[in-house]
Amino acid sequence: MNENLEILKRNGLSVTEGRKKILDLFLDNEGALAHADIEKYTDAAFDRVTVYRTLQTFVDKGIIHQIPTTDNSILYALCKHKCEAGHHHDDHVHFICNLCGKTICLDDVTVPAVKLPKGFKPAQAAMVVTGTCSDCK
Amino acid sequence: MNENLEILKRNGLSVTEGRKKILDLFLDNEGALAHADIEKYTDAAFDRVTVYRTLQTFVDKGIIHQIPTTDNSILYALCKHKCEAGHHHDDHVHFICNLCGKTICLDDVTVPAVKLPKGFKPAQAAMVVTGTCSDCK
DNA sequence: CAAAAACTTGCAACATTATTGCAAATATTG
DNA sequence: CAATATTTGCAATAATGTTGCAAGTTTTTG
Repeated sequence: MNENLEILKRNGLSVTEGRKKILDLFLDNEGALAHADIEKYTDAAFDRVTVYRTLQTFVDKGIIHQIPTTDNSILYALCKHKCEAGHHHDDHVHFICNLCGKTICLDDVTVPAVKLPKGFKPAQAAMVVTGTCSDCK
Repeated sequence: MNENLEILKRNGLSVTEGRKKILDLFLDNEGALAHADIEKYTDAAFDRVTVYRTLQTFVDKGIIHQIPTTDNSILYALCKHKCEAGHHHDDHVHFICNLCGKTICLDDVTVPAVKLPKGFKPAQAAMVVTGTCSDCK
């Protein structure tokens, strides 16, 4: 069984062309993708609205997660460690390369715990590191 | 001398109503502000375009910094530790409260260094923690 | 302190990005 | 394979961001 198919079924989603195709993009791509990337790669085979809705569905199901950025865009990346809906194990560091522009999930680098001031209770932590990636060094 | 005036002069910026007002918003506000917040608080006294340009100018001068988010918006916050243009000391942790929605700069909590895989060279690191803030606990 | 120079603002137009309702098409269920 | 449920694409609309330019302000300078 194809991996995309398996993921869709596991999450109780209808199997459609669009979902398979978009999921393949993530599976084939080491880095993270923005909405615009997906439209570009799928060559406008699907309506913009479909892409929005598909991404939202995947986030809801925990198939992909969002990566915070400062440039007014959202990056999406596959959750490698089989997340459940609403309960992401999205605790790894994200790396954005200043040279090639790719965003990479460093799945093996865990976001370190920080000591917060009195009264603050952490629920989740995200970390984005910029610099030069191993391909561009 | 008012603090807003002092900041503008120190950065070699013309002193205008808009800049003083927007800077005051940041000075009066513990948390971070989005473009939309500023339009709301200034009660449309200034054109949208002016707000965009003012924020951009402040970022360029290092007066405010951007905070990464996953919701397709940019948050801005004052740089407490007098940043120079293009050289931010923006190495503190940001906290977003799930209850009141505020974003707070934890100026005293430094982003910890992480060990990256071979070949990755870090330049800057950002960290966003979500949870419950000291007011909402 | 007034005129010149430099800079900032607002407007208008435009571009991009995101959201919603609904009918048609597709997928799943039994 | 028909009935049901879900998904898609289209159209319309909204929200967000950008640019050029003339008019208005601020700063500089003599």
